Order: sequence, then C-alpha cells, then structure tokens
Amino acid sequence: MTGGRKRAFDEREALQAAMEVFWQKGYTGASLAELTQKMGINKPSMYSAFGNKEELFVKATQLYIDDIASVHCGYLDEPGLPLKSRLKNFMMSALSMQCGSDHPRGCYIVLCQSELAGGDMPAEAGRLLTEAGGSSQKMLANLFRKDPEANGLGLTEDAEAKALCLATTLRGTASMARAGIPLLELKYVIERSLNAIGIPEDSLPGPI
Amino acid sequence: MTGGRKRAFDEREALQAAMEVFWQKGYTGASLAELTQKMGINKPSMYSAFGNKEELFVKATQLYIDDIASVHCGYLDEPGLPLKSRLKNFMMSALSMQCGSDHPRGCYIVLCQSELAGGDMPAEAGRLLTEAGGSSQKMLANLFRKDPEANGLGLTEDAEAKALCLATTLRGTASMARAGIPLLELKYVIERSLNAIGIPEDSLPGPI
DNA sequence: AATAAATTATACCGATCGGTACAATTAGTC
DNA sequence: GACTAATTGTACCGATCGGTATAATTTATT
Repeated sequence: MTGGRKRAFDEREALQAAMEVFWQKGYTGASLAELTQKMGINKPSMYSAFGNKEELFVKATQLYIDDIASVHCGYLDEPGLPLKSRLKNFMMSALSMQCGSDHPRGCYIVLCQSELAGGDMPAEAGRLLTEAGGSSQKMLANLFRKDPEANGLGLTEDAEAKALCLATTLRGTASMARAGIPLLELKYVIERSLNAIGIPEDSLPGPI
Repeated sequence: MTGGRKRAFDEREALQAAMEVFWQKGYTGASLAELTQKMGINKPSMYSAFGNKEELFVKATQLYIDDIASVHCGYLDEPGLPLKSRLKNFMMSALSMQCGSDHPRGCYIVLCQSELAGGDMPAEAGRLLTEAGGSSQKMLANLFRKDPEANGLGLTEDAEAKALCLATTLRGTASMARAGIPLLELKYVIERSLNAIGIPEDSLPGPI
C-alpha cells in the first residue's frame, strides 16, 4: 500500500450534488460543466472517481432510490399501523418530497424516465430508470395481495389495477409539484385518490 | 408584387413534423439537425420560415394546442350529453391521444413543462407552456362552477380542487403512457379518478 | 531526502450545438 | 431576355458538448 495525494472532496457529497443537478435538468440537460461546478470538483476528478457521465448518472440515480425514494416505501410496512394509515403516510411522504424546498421539485425518476422515451439515454441508465419507475406499483400491488388487512378493504381484487391508480396519482402530483402547484392543494388530490380505490377518509394521525 | 422562387415545402407539414420531434425529445433535446431533417428542409429554409428555434417551438406548441389538445376540451361542451358522459369522453379522449401509436406517447405539454423547471427554456416558450399546462384545470373548474348539472353531482363545491384531481390524473396517465403502460390499464385509472370526485360508474356510450 | 502513487489544475481534443454568409437556383415582372 | 426577389444547398461561424493528455502538486513508503 503506497501512498498518494488524498482526495480533497467527499465522494458522497459530490454525488449528492450531482443528483440534484440531474434532478433539476435531467440526464442530457445536465452538462459536465454544471455538474462538476456544483460538485465542487473538476472534470478529471469526476472521471477518476465516477467513470463517465453515464456511470455518474447511474450512481446518482441509485443514491436517489436508496436515500430518498425508499424512505416512502418504508411507511408501507411500518408495524402497528392500520393499512390505510400506512398507505396515506406513504403517499404523503412522497408528496412532501415532491414539494420539498431544499431540492428541485417533482420526482427524479419521473423526470428522467420521461427523457428515456426520447431515445438519447444510455442503455444501463435506461434499464435502471425503467425498473425504478415501476417499483412503487409493484410494491403496492404486492401489499394489496398479501397484507392481512387488504382483503377487508377490498384491495385484494384488482390489486394491480388499484396499485396503478396510486402510482399514477403520484406521477401526476410529481408533474404538478414541478409546475409549482402547492402541497396543500395536492394533498386533497392524494386523499381523493385513496378514496377512489376504497380507502375511506378518517382522522387518523400521521407523521407527515 | 414581384416574384421569387416558390417554397418547395408545405409550412404546415413542416411544422407538424417539428411538433413531433419536440414531442419526443423536448425543447433542448431536439437538435436543429434532427428537426430540419424530419421537416424535410434545411436550416436556412427553417430560419426564413419560422425565425429561430424558440419561435419554431412556440409555433409547434401552438399547433399542438390548437390541433391536438383542444379536441379533448370540445367534448366538455358537447350538446345533448349528460355532464358525466362529457367528462368521461374528455378524459378518454386525452388518454387515447397519450397512448396513440402514430406519434410519441405521453403529452407534449407535460413533457416540455417539466423541462421548464430546469431553467434552460426561453422566456416566451415558458409562458406559453405554463398557460397551456394550467388550462385544463381551469376549464374543468369553470365547468364545475357553471354547468347546470354540476350542482346535482356535487361538483360545485370544491370545484377547483376536484378539477385539480382530474388534471392531475391526466398528468399521471401521460407519464405512465410515456413509460409504456397500455391504454387498457390506464382506462381503469381514469374511471376510478372520476369516481373519486363523485362521478358514478355507468354504461353510457361514449365515442372513444 | 528520494521515490512512487494518487489527485489536482490547465489546456486541449474532435464532435455537435444554434445560427448565418454566400452563391446557385427558381420564379414573377418589365 | 433582363432584372429583381425569394428560396435553396453548401459551407462555415464561435460556443459548448463529453472526454482526455499532460504536468504540477500532495501524500505515504523506503
């Protein structure tokens, strides 16, 4: 183990900065000049640490999935809460992120996956986006099929379709949030979309 | 009136081709090389006929609004049909376009407005997208406030919020359609979203 | 102190970006 | 046919794109 000059930047902080640039501009819209500037490093440092633009994007996307998006899914399995509360917490957690003020509005995955259809996205990045884009519906459908409370709420039949309803609502709110619609107005949309698949309104407390 | 060489291309056809490129790639993602190639003309012809890339985009966007999007709104005022049928026809008309196979999937406005938040969009193009992006909610809210049948369906109260529900659903289906979800699955989402604001299911015929 | 390995900063690469100058071509008017 | 006006094709402009070669700087080991 022979030495060498130490890295003057934190890899995770740099990746987080890159994630926010992609979140705001998308893949092709994010230039290396802006990326490296916001990351606080120069291009050779980026290339030695992350490979190239595509690999940087894949790692930034994975960071978004692991550190941001997966938090919402955690609410779905929170022990001790009725299913309808878990569902509302999940939806409101996602919505709160979409409307957050310390990062770009909307959803990273929704934004970048819409770019994917343009055809100018590298292959591996596209696969990751496609998989991530479908994961929330999959998780919800699995919950509707397996959760002990699901049958009582009528969610077991047409589980896939009802999961698609909620996933579609979240894509809609992501687009609306990006367009500037405030959280309070979108909260109403979330509540109605839960009603639409048979979840009644109630006044249960939620952590959001 | 002195003569000159005649234009060898049809301005409307060229603009329609440009619209489809923007529909697939967005504003910054659409290069002049691809635009002029799909339009069947070369760059000087484009610049003399349309001005520059931004003006071309504005005109293409206006063409989309006038020739594609406004068709759906026409269903809202179709005489002789009950309000709930008009609403369903409106929603299904939009969805059918989002899933159409002779043009890019999704919604031109939703795609390009998501680019707007990135900050690399010219000013006038941004204003047009913002206005167009909010028009469907405005039309629906106005309908819910004014239509004679609206009060009987309970749509007069919270008219703005319920209009936002439907507009958000259409943004969600636009994103899902672009990701490849088939029309049949999204039709279920539309029906549920209508239920969510108090429109009951029925078997009324619709032209879609 | 000398050496080797890693990171840094700068300057550059070919390709493509939006946009244009210029000359050849095609038309109507006289 | 001569003249003028408009469109066409080609070739080019400076700027920026993603990516890299090179050399200076910083560290650990000997």
